Amino acid sequence: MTISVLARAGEVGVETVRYYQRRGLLDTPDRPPGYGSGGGVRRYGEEDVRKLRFIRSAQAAGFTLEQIAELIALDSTADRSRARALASERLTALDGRIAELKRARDALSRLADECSAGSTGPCPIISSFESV
Amino acid sequence: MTISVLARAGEVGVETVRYYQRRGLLDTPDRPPGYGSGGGVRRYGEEDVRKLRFIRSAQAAGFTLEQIAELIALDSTADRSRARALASERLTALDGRIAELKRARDALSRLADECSAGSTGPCPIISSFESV
DNA sequence: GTTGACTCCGTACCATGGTACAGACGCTAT
DNA sequence: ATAGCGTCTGTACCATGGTACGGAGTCAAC
Repeated sequence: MTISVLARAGEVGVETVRYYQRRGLLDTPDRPPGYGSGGGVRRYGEEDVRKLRFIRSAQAAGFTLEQIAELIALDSTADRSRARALASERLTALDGRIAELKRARDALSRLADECSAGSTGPCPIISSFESV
Repeated sequence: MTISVLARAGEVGVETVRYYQRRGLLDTPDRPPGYGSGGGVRRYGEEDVRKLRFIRSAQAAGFTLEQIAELIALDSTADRSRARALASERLTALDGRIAELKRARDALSRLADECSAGSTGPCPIISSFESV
């Protein structure tokens, strides 16, 4: 698999793959012996696709790329307590964030209601968030 | 109220208030006539505190500063349909994001479980997200 | 054996949302 | 009237997560 195939499989751009390599999230395989200077084209495997997909999921969970790099490194070690710590810390943050988004959701839905109810004058945009 | 009092009331830094002014989210009141060049110190009111708090809430709801600027402008107009459109568009995005965070939450909680269950070998960090 | 698509590498640039000065001036208490 | 804290303005810098590009090399197909 070349880098562009890997990128398509992970639904990211080629430049993003290279960026993740620079950040240490993905390996940079050796270039096979080539005829000119530097060698041939690097090849990637399913493992790289799995990692790439993991990166997207972990980002969606709110991990930073730095934390994701650590998680990937941790994946092949036996440091269970560190993995647990990262997971439960993020779990707490995630619960808070979910609650916050739900409050915001309610405020927005109230606003949308109030905005469609009457038909004259401004909607109370600013005040509709006052309880959030 | 001076800018630092306003900033404290909104739980942001003074520089952040100025930044919001540059971005057009907050008004920059006139400097009162002063003795030297440029005049005296600008004063702020409760209205500014309300706006500042609104900005924080709207950010929590995932609006960008640019959208927030529009919302604030809209608050004093009668363009109900635009306000409704912004609200319901964000509502949809918010619902998607909340669902995504819940999936991530479940994956993380599974991971934390699996990581504390056994006690030897690595935790399946990468694979625990495979369904997310 | 050349064309054309892709790769590699380094470096530069971007958007978003701030944060940090420096240097001049304002205000208040002593 | 002067010390000391705050304000004002402009400009520079920061972190995060990418995105773009030039120039050289690779490789497959024709």
